[in-house]
Amino acid sequence: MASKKNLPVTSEVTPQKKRSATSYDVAMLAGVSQSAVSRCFKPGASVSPETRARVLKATKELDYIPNALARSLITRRSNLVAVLISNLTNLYYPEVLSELSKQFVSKGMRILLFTVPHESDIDQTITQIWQYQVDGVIAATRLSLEHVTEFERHGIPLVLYNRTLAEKSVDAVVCDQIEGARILVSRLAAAGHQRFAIISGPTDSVVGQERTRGARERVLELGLREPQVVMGHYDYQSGVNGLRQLMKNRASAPDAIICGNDIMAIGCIDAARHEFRIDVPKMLSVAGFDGVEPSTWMSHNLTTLRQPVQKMAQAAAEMLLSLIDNHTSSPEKRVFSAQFIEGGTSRLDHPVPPATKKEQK
Amino acid sequence: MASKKNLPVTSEVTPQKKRSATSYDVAMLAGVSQSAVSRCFKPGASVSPETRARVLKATKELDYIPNALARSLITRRSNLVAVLISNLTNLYYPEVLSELSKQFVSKGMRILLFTVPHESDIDQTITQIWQYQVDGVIAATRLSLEHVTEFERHGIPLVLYNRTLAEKSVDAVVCDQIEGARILVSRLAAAGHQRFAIISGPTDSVVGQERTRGARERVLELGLREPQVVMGHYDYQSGVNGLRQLMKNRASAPDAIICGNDIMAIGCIDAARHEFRIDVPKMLSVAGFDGVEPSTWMSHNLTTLRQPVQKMAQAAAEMLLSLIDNHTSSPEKRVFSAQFIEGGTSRLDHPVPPATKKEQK
DNA sequence: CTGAAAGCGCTAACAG
DNA sequence: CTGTTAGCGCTTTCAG
Repeated sequence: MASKKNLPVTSEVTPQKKRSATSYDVAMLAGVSQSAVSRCFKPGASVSPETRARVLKATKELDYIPNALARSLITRRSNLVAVLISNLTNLYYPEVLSELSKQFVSKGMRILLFTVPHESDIDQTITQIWQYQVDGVIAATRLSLEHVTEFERHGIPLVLYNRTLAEKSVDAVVCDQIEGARILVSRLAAAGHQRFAIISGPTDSVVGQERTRGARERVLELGLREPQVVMGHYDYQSGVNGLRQLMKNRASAPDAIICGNDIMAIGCIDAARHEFRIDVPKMLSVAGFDGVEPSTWMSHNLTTLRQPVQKMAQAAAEMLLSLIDNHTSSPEKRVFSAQFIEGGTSRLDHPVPPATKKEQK
Repeated sequence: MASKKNLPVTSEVTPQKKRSATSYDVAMLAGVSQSAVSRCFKPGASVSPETRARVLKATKELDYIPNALARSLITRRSNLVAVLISNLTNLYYPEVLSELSKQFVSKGMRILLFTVPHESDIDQTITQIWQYQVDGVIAATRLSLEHVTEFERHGIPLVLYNRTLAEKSVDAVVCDQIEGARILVSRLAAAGHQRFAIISGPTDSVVGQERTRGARERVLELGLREPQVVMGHYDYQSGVNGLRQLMKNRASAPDAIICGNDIMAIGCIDAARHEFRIDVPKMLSVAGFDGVEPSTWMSHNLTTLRQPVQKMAQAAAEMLLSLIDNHTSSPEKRVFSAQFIEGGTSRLDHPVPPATKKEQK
């Protein structure tokens, strides 16, 4: 019987040339069948100790590593999850990504990263996802109904991170932005603030819209002046510009500014202090959302609503994995509450009686 | 001739059940051979317009997407690159990752993300890399000689990001930390600073060590006092603690502190201002490294050495791709210079004559 | 417990 | 330009 092939048989004349060893080579060397080798790498398989020993020895010798791609082809499990993230420079996302990575790695899955530069690029990005046969997807980007249904059609489990769909129930983990915004306004109002303003996130950010809406509604509920809203883009400069705009008319200047995220709040505070010489929080209260690391720095010590990123990421990973394992599909939404962080950029106690003017302590 | 198989032939009784269409199904429906379908998805292939049209039609109808995994199996190109990153919370890395992602996506490659929680976990992380048959690796983590040679043995192109190996020349893109540190010290010394101190990065960070070494050597070269060095871990708190330690002995307190990165510098400044009531930069100059976004904020406006992250990431991606395409292996190291940012946390002009004491302006 | 055989979905010669 | 024919490296029945 002629040998199956006339391969190089990993001769030692080619020390560092490519073409790594296959299970076949290992089988050859170990004098067992190729399927025996395969079994040695499958957790619950039944292999005799001696066979296993021989295989392991050959494996060492040939530097054999199973080819995950080939395996995926037949098992229909790639152990790959796609993570869709819009903007890693958003400071909030790296934390999420890091946490997700940790979670998935501990479950033996790898992350295929998809950063979406512009919302318009998302379509082709999504096509890429199919190609790689990922087992599931975590999306922290804006997704349209079409996109979501497409995932469904392809039978790919999907969990949205901090996003939901108005038109359809989807698996998602979110943080209750409205609740957070309402708490924030309530606390500020209780401390006597009367003239609210909002530096909002961009219109295409659902999270941002919710924060703005929640805050605005609560302000109105409390019978206070309609808050002035200026739009930002979640970046530092937006906070700076936002304040400038709000300060154009000094007469109606706000005494409390709610910003769509921490970074804008920081920009706003910096502009207030360095450009307008406004004392925060004495003359002006500023608050943000997210609780990113810089918000905790002494220089800012921001009043904010911290999102439980770790818990949320963990929940997202859990949900996705359970979806992957048992394709049960009754969408679940897990809602977390943000944690109110008092910080030091808002006056929260000692409401000053509006009628009286007291300056001394 | 009996038909090749008795497949479900994508009957319409299973609307959203799994098992997506294969090139075979498409071929069937289009009435062409399976290889014809394959050709339609290969850029430079020769297919008649009508064949292509029929295939495309069938493709649409069946929602066909080529399986990248199966393709990789035979082409030996996965179009996957592994990116190894230690610590996404380092603020500097998200920027790098984002840039790398942009670069690779534009070249049709996807990023498989490997975050390494602890240095000890790196071994198994690396094994994972082999399994996925990545075309190349970008490592922004500490790698031992063994690891690097292992990559070489497996014939996987590797580019180090901001790292090199003492024992061996490797493809790498780095930023000249020593040069940067020397410039920094020179500028500070020229402005009359005499008592330098360093809050260094962790000992296992080569970059950190170089920054410290470069600074220290230059200080000594200039005939100044041996700088006190305290160790940090690249985080905010390390900057705070660092300053506390340096202030223990007020008599020999430094007048210039060089921090291993921006975040520690910010911590240091915040501690100086808020805890010690030290005026930065009037009484104390503080500088950092990296030029991360928060360093540009008005509240800090840090004196720092900005790394050209974009250029570096671009270079790294380029190098890796060229390594992947033509396995030429004469290691190249691309060294970039950091850009000195004056900022406002260091006194850089008006050197105060050391003998005289003047306080008024 | 083990080997043989049949593919997973795709690409790549090779004849027509 | 097109179909046929081999596999890529692995898992998985199915008989022994």
